[in-house]
Amino acid sequence: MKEKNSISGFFNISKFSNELLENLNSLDNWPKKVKIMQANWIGKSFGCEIDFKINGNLPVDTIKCFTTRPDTLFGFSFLAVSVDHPISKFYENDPKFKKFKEECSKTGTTEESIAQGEKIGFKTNLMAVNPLSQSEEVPVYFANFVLMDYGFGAVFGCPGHDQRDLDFALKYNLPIKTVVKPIDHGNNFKVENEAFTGSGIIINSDFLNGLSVPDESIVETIKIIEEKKIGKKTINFRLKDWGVSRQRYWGCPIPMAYDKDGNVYPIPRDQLPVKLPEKINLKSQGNPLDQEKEWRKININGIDCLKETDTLDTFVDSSWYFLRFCSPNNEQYGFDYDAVKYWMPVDQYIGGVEHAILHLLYSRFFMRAITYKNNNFSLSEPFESLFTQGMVCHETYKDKNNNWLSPDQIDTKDGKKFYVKDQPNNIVSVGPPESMSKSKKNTIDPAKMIENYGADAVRLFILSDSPPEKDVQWSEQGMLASFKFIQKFWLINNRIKKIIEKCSNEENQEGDFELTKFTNRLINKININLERFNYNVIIANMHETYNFLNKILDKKFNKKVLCENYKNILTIMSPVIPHIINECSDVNNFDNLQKWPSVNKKYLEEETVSIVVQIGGKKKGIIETKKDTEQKNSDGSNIKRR
RNA sequence: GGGCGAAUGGCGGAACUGGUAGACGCGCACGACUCAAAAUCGUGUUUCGCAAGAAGUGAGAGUUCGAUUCUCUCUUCGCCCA
Repeated sequence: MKEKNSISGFFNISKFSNELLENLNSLDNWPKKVKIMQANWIGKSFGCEIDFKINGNLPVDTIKCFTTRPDTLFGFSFLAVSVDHPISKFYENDPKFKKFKEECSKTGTTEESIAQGEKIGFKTNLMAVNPLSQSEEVPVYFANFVLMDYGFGAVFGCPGHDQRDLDFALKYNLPIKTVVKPIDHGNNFKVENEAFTGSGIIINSDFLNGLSVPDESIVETIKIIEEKKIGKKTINFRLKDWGVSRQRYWGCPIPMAYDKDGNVYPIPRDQLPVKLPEKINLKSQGNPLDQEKEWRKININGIDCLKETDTLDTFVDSSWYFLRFCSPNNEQYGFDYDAVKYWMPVDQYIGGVEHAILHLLYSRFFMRAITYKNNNFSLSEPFESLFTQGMVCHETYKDKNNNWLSPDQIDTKDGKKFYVKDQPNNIVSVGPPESMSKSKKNTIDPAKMIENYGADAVRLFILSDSPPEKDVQWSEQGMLASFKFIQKFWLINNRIKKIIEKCSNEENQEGDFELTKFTNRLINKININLERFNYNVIIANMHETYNFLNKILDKKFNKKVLCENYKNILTIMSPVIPHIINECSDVNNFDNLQKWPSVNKKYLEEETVSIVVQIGGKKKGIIETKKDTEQKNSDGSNIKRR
């Protein structure tokens, strides 16, 4: 595939680079991981730009480079520029350069491919002068690892202290000068096959010698460079402007038009919105909108124009949909300021980690862009808290001919070996769990599951096995276990119903204290786990509850105590399995379960304490004693070996 | 190549700021019920050992009275890189 040049639209996100970076600090309830990914993406780097004097037979006086390591300037042994650098125009007609440029385009432009791909160069007849020593001249190369859209599309090469530069120097036999040594090495330290990028001391660098790297050296060198007027301190960002044009039909239209001379006009407010044609030939080559000759025509203030056929990146819409959600019925505007003021920011945003960078960064940018242009709108961060959840995964199956099989196409006798249904000789190979996809046929239809097991059981299972930020593996056995839990709970509810009917009103029955204590502790645990998103632990708490009830129900209870506690138990389980809980509540004639129960802290305290006896850090026994036992009474006589 | 993270039984996973590792579920084993099976219920289930006991949270070191938790080195795996 070749890159095509076309006029395209950009959003000026880089204007907010620093703000988007700095404000990450204020997002206390975002996962650290996501904040680091965004910070890396924005990629702020501190350094300087330097003008290198150029000698040679071309009308080029200087080439400007950006560097974060000016302190290694004495290790300078070549200058590398992008094939798209302005000086490339002098080589346009050189067939060898053309061939080289083609070669470069094969490498790709992702950081990964640049880092891992082979470094190749094209030597020019230009020489660059080392601005600090003034005496040295080094060759200028075009190189595939320099990109035009980072810095100025030119870097100075210091093989001793940058691995990429070293790979390049070794390939083209360029000198390797060591200008930084580790602190615990002598001045004869020499870089050979591995660039030294750690901290240390500057050597072999004339007036820079002895500076400590990186704390002093970079700042000091920049100072000198500024004094000598050969460059200046610069902050560079990796974040580029956001190219929003797409040659597709299904994006949001770009409200621009062109006259016959190619002048651009924004489509006036009273002719908005631009609506896409509803019937369209999707089989046409390229952008289907290009074929819609009639649709394209528009007259702007008496001038015949053609509408833009590129559409916006779909991330544009997803960057502000939550504003629309605040006033979904407003027919005049996209969103209503007062409604936004009331509802925003989003208290808790939940999404896959795959949106960690683009969607979330673009949304943050949108809020700033709107705020920047509107005095009555001020919202910098759209999402107060962020949680990134995992995906539902399933094993994959292939028959002996390597065809993907869906889970209901296979069968087993022993639960270990699988074969194609009704073909016992066609053995199935089982692949690792992967996120569900139609092409691999490892999908489970949720509608079918809900039909089989009920919505409560399906929800219970999805929450039960893994913490929500991790992928959960779909398993039929796990699904069945959740289903059985619902059944068991219904049975125990009916048992409790009968007990309640027969309960006495006498106070202080034998089970009262234990039940009340358990319930209060349960509420406390579930409160904590809800806050921490430990939903799988909440399911475990629910199983514990069942096991507890199953054991304690032989005891006698005061009617009021049993009803109150059981109602509280039902209430805190209702978010996970609302339908069955509602039934349970109804048959017991409990009124609504909407009020979340509070915890009586009195029941959280232990009446006995366990003192672990350790010898050399190893547990040897436990002393259990009443909480307020005096030291002298605790003579170890009640020690319990484990 | 770079950045980030993870590693706990047969499996998924618990363990708040360093203080009884393995909660809960799955699986497995045994038992009850049954002519039998399924379902259900009960008991057990980190490893070695009959037991007493010992070892044990990827490997190796360190800090500590005490480390799954903190520090360093290493191994393996996962995610992300317009």
